[in-house]
Amino acid sequence: MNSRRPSPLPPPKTPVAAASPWRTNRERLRDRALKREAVIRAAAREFNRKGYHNTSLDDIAAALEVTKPTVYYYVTSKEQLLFQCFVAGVEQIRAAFRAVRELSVPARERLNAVLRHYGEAVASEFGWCMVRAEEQDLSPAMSRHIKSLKSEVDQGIRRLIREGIQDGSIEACDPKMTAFALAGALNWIAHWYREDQSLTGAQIATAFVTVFEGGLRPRRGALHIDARTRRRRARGTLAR
Amino acid sequence: MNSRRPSPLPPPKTPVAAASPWRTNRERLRDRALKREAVIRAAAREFNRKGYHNTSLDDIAAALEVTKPTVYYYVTSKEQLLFQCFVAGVEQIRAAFRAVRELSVPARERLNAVLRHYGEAVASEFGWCMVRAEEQDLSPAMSRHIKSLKSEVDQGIRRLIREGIQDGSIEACDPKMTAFALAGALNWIAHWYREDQSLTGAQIATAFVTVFEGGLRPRRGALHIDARTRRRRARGTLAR
DNA sequence: CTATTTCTTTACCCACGGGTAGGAATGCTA
DNA sequence: TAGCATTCCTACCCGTGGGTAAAGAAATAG
Repeated sequence: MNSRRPSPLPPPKTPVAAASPWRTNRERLRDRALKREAVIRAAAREFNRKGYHNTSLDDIAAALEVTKPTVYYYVTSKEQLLFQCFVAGVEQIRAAFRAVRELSVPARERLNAVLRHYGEAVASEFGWCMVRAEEQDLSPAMSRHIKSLKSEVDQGIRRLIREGIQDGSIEACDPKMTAFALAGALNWIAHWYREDQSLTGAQIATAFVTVFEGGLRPRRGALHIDARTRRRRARGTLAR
Repeated sequence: MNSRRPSPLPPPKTPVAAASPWRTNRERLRDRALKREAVIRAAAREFNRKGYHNTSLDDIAAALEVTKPTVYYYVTSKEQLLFQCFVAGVEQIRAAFRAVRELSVPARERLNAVLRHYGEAVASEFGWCMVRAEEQDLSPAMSRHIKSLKSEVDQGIRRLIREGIQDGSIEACDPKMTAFALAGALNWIAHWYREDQSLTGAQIATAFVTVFEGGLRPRRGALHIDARTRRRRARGTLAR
């Protein structure tokens, strides 16, 4: 079905998804920028559900109860659509960096704040697009642009780690690898969050930061069990 | 160019990529299974470079210096190709679980061993396919199969974490979220490893395990700096 | 009330790529 | 040497989907 439809428009059966300013709120939301934004959001949602390559522009148009050329009226190409979604997502993270720059707390706390926002951004509607926008799907120019934004975020995290090591709030470590580990864990949220929304983005982010901070190795003061039990359990004879 | 080529086969200009058993080693590698395997590997490499959707079967065939129908002689569909790559990758991880089951060491050490193998698998030639094989690109049947394999790995990690908490080798934590964080960090390696191969898979895995174990918060006995410096640095007045 | 701009549609183009039909080599068997 | 099986190729099919031309509807201007 290539942007075709039975001539008489199907009556808007359900009261429309509220994100579609066309047939509803016709008077107020006439503004062009708003419509464009709605297109981007609809694209994000569809990419989210079916992936970039499995989403056709007809799908996006259908989600907005519009036809394909209308989408093209607000956007020049599919790749631009993906790009805009990416930017919308990454902008949230950049904002987190800006906000944190003002705080006069140890770098680890600033890092934690950034990571929390990072996690929430990945769990947001643009998370998938932000995380999965691949250079391979984009023109060289946009690919470069995305790469530089990604790199900016990466460098920001590394910087906070270095500062944390300097001011003593972060254990000495390799900033590059550590940044990769942190960002990777958070990015991956986008992969499972759709399937498992039992927690909010903020809750996940908090849980992750807790893991990052403490690590797996038990800290002193943790509960102790007697040596015999521990040895037995370590053998793997633990009941299932 | 749809599997077409100038009639006289272009002379094999370069001495062939060694992974293509067709024109070289004609006698020995005549075995069918080997050829099929070569097809899978070639597919993995191409998916790696350009992504699943941006790789055509003509591309894969070309990489093997063969034509498309030949590929179809060894494989029934593109999605099966992806599926096989996935299985090849995940099998390495399952093997790690099996190997570790015999060890009588604390669960944290067993977990670390698994994570190290996990990381190496992700950095291997099948890593990308394993990590990025999405249900959306596959038939329902294969999608289910992949999901169950993924879930098996996930549950395996959670189990080791629970056991570690039990035997005291792992700090108390939420096994589910912790498993997500660990697996996410490792999975993400597939995204940047192609671009940055400055470390081997084993080195990366080791570095990551170090981060996971210790966490960011400085442990007692770490180096201390005097309180004044720390406060000053924490202000963000640190020279860049 | 006409003219012009803005927005949306119908109807179409066509490259790409997954997949196949059928035949030609090649080799193996008798 | 005929006959059968395996392997690979040439040539093709056709659905999908990104993208466009051009005309119609709706709003705005003059």
